[in-house]
Amino acid sequence: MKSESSPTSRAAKADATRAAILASARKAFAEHGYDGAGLRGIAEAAGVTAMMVGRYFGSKEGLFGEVVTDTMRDPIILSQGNLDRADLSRAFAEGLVKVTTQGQTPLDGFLISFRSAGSETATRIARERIAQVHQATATAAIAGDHASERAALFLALVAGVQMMRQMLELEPLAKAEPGVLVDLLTPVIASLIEPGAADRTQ
Amino acid sequence: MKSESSPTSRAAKADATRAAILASARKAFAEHGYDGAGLRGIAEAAGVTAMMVGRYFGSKEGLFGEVVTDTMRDPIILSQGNLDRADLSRAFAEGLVKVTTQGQTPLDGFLISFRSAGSETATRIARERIAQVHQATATAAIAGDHASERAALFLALVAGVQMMRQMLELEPLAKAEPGVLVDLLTPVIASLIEPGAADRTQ
DNA sequence: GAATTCAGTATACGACTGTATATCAAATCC
DNA sequence: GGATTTGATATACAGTCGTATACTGAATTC
Repeated sequence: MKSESSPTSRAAKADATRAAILASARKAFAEHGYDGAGLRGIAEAAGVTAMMVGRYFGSKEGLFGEVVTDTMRDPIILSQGNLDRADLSRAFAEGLVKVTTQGQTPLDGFLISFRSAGSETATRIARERIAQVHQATATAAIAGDHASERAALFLALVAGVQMMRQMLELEPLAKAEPGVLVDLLTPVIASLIEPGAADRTQ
Repeated sequence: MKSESSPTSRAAKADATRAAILASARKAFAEHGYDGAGLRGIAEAAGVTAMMVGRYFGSKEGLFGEVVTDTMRDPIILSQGNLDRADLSRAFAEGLVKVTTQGQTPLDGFLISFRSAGSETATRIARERIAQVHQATATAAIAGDHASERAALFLALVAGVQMMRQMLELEPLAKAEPGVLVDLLTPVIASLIEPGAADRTQ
């Protein structure tokens, strides 16, 4: 019945290995996409053999699903901005600029999904997860008419900025002054998430 | 010196084959991305052997570069909206909604690039082309302070909408009423491309 | 009409992919 | 302490990839 005896119990070692594979896979998928990342490379970076992926995650597809689920559990855009702030639009703008700042490997679920867009399997998995994020966004931050469409457009903006800044590294966006970007993004976001702002356009 | 003798001259046949490969590749890259599309499949769809790609384009990389260059020569978002219209923002919104309407395989260079984001080669090629589109956008449609950043954000919005509507097919965007989307997008675009609209936000 | 050019094919090579099978060895259990 | 579980490895398989080499046959040239 005792579950530990040696300094590193077998179960603990298994958990550590599983976590190492997950972390390695997250990085690999973010950098090379679903098709571009190989199981041998992922396993090697985790210090094990490729077959351990099969053991712990069933298949590459299963591994990817778990990675994406993991990275989207706490949508980065919603967690960074403080939802309680009065100037919600600016909070979102600051959060978006912050998480897309260069220098760190972008491990966000959105970007991992985008880099994997070549794979049909990966796209299907990403589709489900993003639909969940959309639901959360729509109910958490947006009221008024066409809330669903506006939440989706907000996510589209977030996705586009992430992609241009971190993936394609379009220079004026990647190297822009953060403050300038926040100032430019705030009214854009406001016209999407603030009820009434977009109603009188005709 | 005579250059034609048979009904289908050799040179004409070569041009036709080259064009067929290019069209087939464009479709394949748009559907499966750079890594996902195989030369054998591309060639077969063009009615020739895989080796013809090497003959006409040097390599898969060369083929992809030519496809992307071809699709971005006339940026779809700039060509659809009438740049002379007084309500430029609405024109852009209508153009964006129109080109991202479902039912047709999205052959736009942006989407081809996004689907190929897993490949480093493809990303590098796409980066150059998008930088050119950015230049064209900034000079053609945007004036005022931070024109370059605003043009980039505009492209980010376009990219995000394309991705969400056509690639991930996020339901509320993919199935939204076109008129509703145009109404929602118009003020968003306006706050990016109309000088002065985004200046007084602090 | 013979010689030559060249569009297009056939085949093969080496590398890499995801994963199934068989095996080893250390931690756990009784 | 012997039996058993199980984390991990080694090897192999069938497939696909991009592309290099050798070749065929029809259009072109002289």
